[in-house]
Parts: sequence; structure tokens; C-alpha cells
Amino acid sequence: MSSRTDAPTRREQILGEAARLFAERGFHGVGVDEIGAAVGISGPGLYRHFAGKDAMLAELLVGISERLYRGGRRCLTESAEAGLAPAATLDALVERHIDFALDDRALITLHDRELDRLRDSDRKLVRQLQRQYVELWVGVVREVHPGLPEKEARASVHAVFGLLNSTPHLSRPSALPDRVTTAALLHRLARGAFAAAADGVDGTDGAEGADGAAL
Amino acid sequence: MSSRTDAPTRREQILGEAARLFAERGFHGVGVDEIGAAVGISGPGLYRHFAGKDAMLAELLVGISERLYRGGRRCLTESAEAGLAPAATLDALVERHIDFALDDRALITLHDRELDRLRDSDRKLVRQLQRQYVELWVGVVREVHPGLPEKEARASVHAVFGLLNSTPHLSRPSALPDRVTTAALLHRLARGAFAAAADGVDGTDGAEGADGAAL
DNA sequence: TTGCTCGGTTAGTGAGCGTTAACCTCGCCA
DNA sequence: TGGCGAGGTTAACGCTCACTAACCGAGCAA
Repeated sequence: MSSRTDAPTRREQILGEAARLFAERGFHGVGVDEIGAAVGISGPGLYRHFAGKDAMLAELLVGISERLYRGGRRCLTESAEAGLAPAATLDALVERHIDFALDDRALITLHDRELDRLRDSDRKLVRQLQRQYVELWVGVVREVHPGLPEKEARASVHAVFGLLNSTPHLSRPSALPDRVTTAALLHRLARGAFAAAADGVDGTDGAEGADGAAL
Repeated sequence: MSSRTDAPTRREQILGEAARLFAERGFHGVGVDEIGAAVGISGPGLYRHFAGKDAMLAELLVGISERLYRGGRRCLTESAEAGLAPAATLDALVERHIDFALDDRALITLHDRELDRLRDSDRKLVRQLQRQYVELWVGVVREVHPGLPEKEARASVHAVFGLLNSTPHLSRPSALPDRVTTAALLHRLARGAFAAAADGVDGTDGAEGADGAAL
């Protein structure tokens, strides 16, 4: 509950390092001693801040899931207030998701890799948030491409998530272009994919509504 | 080395169940007793067939990496022999990768999730095969879209892999359309993504060379 | 000062789990 | 018939590792 620009509290510091380590070597591959060492305290001192290792992972995954979902909802409401076209709303969703993927690589990695190390209740919660987030996208996609059947729209959304979340999986991020180039590229890829999903199935042919790219 | 249509040997049976279990609950989340139970023997009996749990994972990951790479190479040579255009070669690569992704979901999941549980030497080997596979694609993509810079081409390839490999991550595969619909959809998505990657950066605008889709 | 809480420490414990040891029993070949 | 290797079994070992116990020093309020 700390206000946003405070110096990072101990808890947040621990969560940050834990996220990094979990993403690098997997939840089971990291010991509590290492997490402690990463923030300058050692081992069981962590238990002053968290109930256990599981609790850290849970807080990370619930946190990122909530941030994604809330961010998505905000896109929709803001787009609605501004009276934007569906295609522009979809662009906003893509944009925001790319920001997450590039800024919080570790969390994105955890989000689709360590989900099933959670206690049942937490896993249910995370999955529900994921599902809501997906449905948010599906709704917009189907506004943009009315002819696309729901199942295909949903599969497309999952596929585009896989596309957008691909960069954190890179072993050596130096292989990527700089951030703005990468973001622009991912955006083009995602838009192109959605447009192609609808090809031959609706007449509106598409997603180049925003800023006339070539073609 | 058993010929393809033999009844599955014990080793293969074990590998199959191990792959399924590892994909479902993670390498560290599965005990040797469970793997044994899945094939009707119990616990340490596995050590008559494998040096250890690590060896199973290694064989799985090296195996799938080699199959992917060899399959990719075969696409290239066959396309060259048939005198196909680069765009058609890319289609063949996509097609084959989709087959892998849909038929060997468990292996695909392991392939980008459990890589770093391997011994150094095995991990090096797998990474090298992965890299070669990627470069195969990068070469073809750059033939199809000559203006696309190499780094962006490589990032696009990674992203499209993420896209194509997205279906195994689904918690409940029943949410997907039937196989041929899914395969066709994924193919359209991938082609659309590559085409969009090059938009505004080359003049050739394109991947609709194969079988004129709409638009 | 007294005393309490907050955030550390080190030592220890107990469970889980990969692996090994020792033993058994078929089927097969000489 | 005798032996032997392939493929099982159960029991046990030992290590790793999350977590707990017990203790401690600084700040700070009454």
C-alpha cells in the first residue's frame, strides 16, 4: 500500500529480486538463502516479511495478473470516453501489453511458466484474472473483425500473447533491437496477425485503420 | 534406433510419460516414483533404462531440438529441389512447425520451459540446435522480405515461434477449434505477422505469394 | 531506565526425493 | 541343468532445502 514514488520498501525489494531469480532459474531452482543474499540479508530473515517462499510467488503472480487486467480495463474505458474506434482500442491494448512485456520481463516469464506451483486458491484467482483479461481482448477483437468466430478469436488472442511475450524468453536480450524499435516491431506483428486471422472470413479486411501503413 | 512403426519399446514408453508429466507439473514437480507408476513399474526400476532423471529430460530436449532442426533443413532442401519461391519455403517451414506444435505439445512446452535444468553440455547442445533452427528461418524470412534488417528478422522469428507455440500453454485445450481449423488459423496468423514485420521497410510487401488469400 | 517491537542472526530439524544396494525371477542359450 | 543377463523389487541412505527455535541488538515510547 505504499504510495508509488516511495523508496522501495524491503518487501518490494525482496519481491523484485525474487522475481528476477525465479525467472532466471525457476521457482524450485532458487533457494531462500539466495533470495536473502540478493537483498543483503541471509536466509530465514525473509520470514519476517513473508509467510514463505510460496507466498512470494503468489504475490508476484497475483500482482502481475491484476496489473494486466486493470490496465486492460483502463484501456477500454479510456477508449470509450474518447470515442475511439475498435481498431484504435485494440492498438491501445497491444501498446500497453508490450509495455508490460518489455518492462517486466521477469514477471511475464513467471506468469506463464510457474503458474502451477501455486496453492489451489491462488491459482484459481490468477487463472480467473487471466481469463478476464483474455475475454477483454476477445471482445475488442470481435468488434474489429465481426466475422471471426469466437473460438478462433480466442485462439488468436492466445497466440498473440505468445507473440508479445516472446522477448522475455530470449536467452540473450542483446540480440534485440533497441526498445522503441522492438516495441514498434511487436506492434506491427500483432496487428498483422489479427488482420490475417480475419482474412477470408469477414469482409472488412481489417486492422490498418489507425495510421496507414504501406500495402 | 528402433524402426518407426515398432511397438513402443520400454524406453520410449517411459520417455512419453515423462514428457507428459514434466510438461504438466514441471521437471522438479514430478518424482521418479510417479514416472515409474505411469508405466506400471515403480520407482528405481527406471534406472535400468536411464542413468537418472536428468538423462530423461536431456534425451527429450535434445530429441525435439534435433527433430525441429532436421525437419527445417529438410524443408529447405526439398523446396530447393522443387524450385519453390522463398515465400512457399517459408510456408513449408510454418506448416511443419505447426505440426510439431500440435502433435507434440508436451515436448514443445518442455523445450522452452525446462531448458536450464540441463547439464551444461546438454544445454549447450540444445541451444546450438535452437540457434541453427532460428537461423534457418531468419535466412528464409530475409529472402522473402529483403528490406527487413537482420535483428528485426530474428526478433520476428522468435515472436512467431511464441505465437505458434502458444497452443500448448492453454490450460484447457478444448477451448481450441478442431485441429485443421487451428492449424489453418495459426498459419494465417504467422504469415500475417511476417508480412506486417516488413511493412513500410521493404517495397515488396509480401507474403501472400502462395495461395492468394483475400485482401 | 525499562521494556516492547521490529528486523535481523545462527543452529537445528524434518520432510522429500534422487539414487544406490542387495536381492529376486524369469527366459534363454550352451 | 546350469548359468547368466535383463528387468524388476524393497529398503535404506544422504543431501538439499524450506522452515522453526532461540537469541540479540537497535530504536523508541512511557
